[in-house]
Amino acid sequence: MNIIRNIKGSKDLLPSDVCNWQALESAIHNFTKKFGYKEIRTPIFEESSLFERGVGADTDIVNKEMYSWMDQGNKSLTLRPELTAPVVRAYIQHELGKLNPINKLYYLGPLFRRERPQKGRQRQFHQFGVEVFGSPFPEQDAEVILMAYSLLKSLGLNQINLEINTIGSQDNRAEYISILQNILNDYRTHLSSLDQQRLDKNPLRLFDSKDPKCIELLEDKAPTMYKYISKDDREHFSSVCTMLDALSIPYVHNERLVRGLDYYTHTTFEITSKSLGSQDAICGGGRYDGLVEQLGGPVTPAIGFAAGIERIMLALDTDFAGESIDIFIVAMGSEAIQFGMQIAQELRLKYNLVVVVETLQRSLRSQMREANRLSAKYCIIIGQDEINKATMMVKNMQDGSQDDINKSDIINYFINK
RNA sequence: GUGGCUGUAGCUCAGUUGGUUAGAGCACCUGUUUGUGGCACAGGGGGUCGUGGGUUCAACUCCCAUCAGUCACCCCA
Repeated sequence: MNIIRNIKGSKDLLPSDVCNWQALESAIHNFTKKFGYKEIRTPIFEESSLFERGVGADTDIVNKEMYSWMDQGNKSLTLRPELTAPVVRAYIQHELGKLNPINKLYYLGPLFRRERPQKGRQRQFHQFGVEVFGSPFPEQDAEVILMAYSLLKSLGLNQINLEINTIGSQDNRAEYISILQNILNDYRTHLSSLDQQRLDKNPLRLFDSKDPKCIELLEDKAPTMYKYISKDDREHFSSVCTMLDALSIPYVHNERLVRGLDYYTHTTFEITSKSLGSQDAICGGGRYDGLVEQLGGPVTPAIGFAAGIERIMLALDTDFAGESIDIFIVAMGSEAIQFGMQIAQELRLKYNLVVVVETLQRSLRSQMREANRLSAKYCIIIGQDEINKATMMVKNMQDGSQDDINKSDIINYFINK
């Protein structure tokens, strides 16, 4: 009989992985707390139309990567492929904008996209991200970029690069795209078939092309987006840069940086890591001033980013120390185990200690090995001798010393341990 | 969806031009120590060699298919 395996592109996190994840998660929670950001948790599934309207019906995410199905009520549902649209939905639905002029939120959770797995890419993966609603000002852009950059730095990621750009308003962009298409259409035959498709479907993506001919053509013929950005937007962007300089955040202005999702406007940024392979983007974000309105909410400026937890984990490549235990209770015989469990429970409740009791009825020697394997600080040994004498043996596993303790004194023995 | 590479013990990997009983290290278990961990030594369990077919006297080894993993493309965190 075949065993059932996990779904392609999903992953089991075994206990040795989970201790790394918990360390990263608590680092994220602590970090965002210092900026006064509040966590938001939205459902794993949503109405499909949320993503069609929010992410963009032309994007690959919506077209071919969503896990969607009709439920019994004949409603199309989708496992969330990203979290900005759901957070915006919640922001609108609960009228958070009326509660507060500014909402600074963060999230952490699983997402689903049906892509071919590879390094740094899974079908179920996790993102941590930040969304801020209410501020149109460059200071807010700088704060969000500061958070993204300094969080990754504080985690110990050294080889990271921050690139920023502005892609202007939706109108600027539409104008620029049509100009770009007009110019490049004349050189259509110079492009690979893939890039020709991009030219028709999503011309900005040409700037991501890895084809040298395409790169050269864009260098020679294509004007950069920056020329078509309005004066106000340019001032906004240069204010962001000034703020980043003041905050000593190293960045590169990459005029070719475009974002994949439709909702981005104005400031965009991306953080990459060299130690990652082909999928080198660890964090991506930007402003999306039109999205709240587009999803039926009030006109609201907003900015955010998302960072891939698995990619951070890959780039970190360090093991956080596993947790050791305080006391292992070595018990021989059922009377001893019963008593050991009572003691263990008292120690847990009274001193908040981590206490593990033998439940496998192993030999003393095996139990001691187990205690060592678990890095126990102490063993409490209860055998027939101890039961007869109404005592128990406490062994300090670091120095090997042993004490005979009266049954009634055992709890007090650990008062300062 | 397309292409490259890889599937041998729980893990990391050896396995000769096809040759009879498939190995090592780590991990696990037992013992040396009849009630004491780490170190050392001795022993032990664990594999339908991913799966199915084919070639052959003989397949872990060669061929085909399939599944899985992985890397890359597309796209994205």
